[in-house]
Amino acid sequence: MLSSSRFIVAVHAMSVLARNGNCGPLCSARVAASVHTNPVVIRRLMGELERARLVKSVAGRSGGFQLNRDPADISLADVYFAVEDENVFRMHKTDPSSPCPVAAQLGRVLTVPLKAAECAFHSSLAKTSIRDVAMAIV
Amino acid sequence: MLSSSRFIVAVHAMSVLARNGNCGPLCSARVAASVHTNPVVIRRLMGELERARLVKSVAGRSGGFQLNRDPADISLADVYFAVEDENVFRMHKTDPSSPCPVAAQLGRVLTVPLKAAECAFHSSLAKTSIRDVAMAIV
DNA sequence: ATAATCGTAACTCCGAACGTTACATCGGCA
DNA sequence: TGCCGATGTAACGTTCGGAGTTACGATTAT
Repeated sequence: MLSSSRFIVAVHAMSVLARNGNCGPLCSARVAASVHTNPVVIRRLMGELERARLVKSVAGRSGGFQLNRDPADISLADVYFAVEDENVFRMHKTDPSSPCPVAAQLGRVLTVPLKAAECAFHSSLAKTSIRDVAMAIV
Repeated sequence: MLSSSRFIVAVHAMSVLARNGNCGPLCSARVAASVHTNPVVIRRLMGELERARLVKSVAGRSGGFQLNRDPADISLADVYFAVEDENVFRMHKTDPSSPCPVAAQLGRVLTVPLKAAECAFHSSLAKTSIRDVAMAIV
């Protein structure tokens, strides 16, 4: 499902914020240094995480980012669906008016099993929280 | 996980072969017409499916492809892992020697939950067979 | 006021997938 | 036996999305 490393980067950033605790916001440059990437990349990712209410940004001098919830209440599934495409499978362009019944109906037929696989995936990721991840790091 | 439409295309092609039954091999041009793509793309994909023993190719005149097993014994999981990257998650390049403990240890910490999610995904896809798909098409 | 920080646009770079052409090879069939 | 339709695969161009980078306006603590 993953077409990018955004999920891993997001989990990394969230873990850094979790370990920072309540010591005020952490700026994008700090997070970027740990992730080994560019501050703008972090800010863009944080924008998506903020839209999902997982983090909060503080503007202005000595601003930055902090978690918007208890780390124990943020699951890997929350992070995944905040930064990755909601549809796990990339469908091939179908032609419902195709003379071939397979081409015309495959999309409909696959809907249920693919949705089920996506749900199973989601449920499994939901079992681990950012707190679990942050706590497992020495 | 999915970075391409190869999985859907592969399921499409396998369904076409399943519905063709034992009427001899089906050539790549026929399959490509249904999938609405190029014969070479189909042959490349069939190469991967053949390596996974899911299909059989017949060379020479009047050659083509046919299923190598009972469609009921080929699951969507079989097809998925035959044509997609085995590792569902794309890891960000980690630096085990990083001074930041998160950067140094995240890969290790995430191994178990990510593997679990991949397994859940696999198990769910394994519940549907190519026969199920082919039979659901009028 | 100053300086640090976010938010975001604009651009380049890179890699993967796809489509296409070309051609060597194989093997049933007339 | 020779031909023709098929696979297998290399090579190439195009397209697309993600990542990285620079730049700059807006915001706010000091």
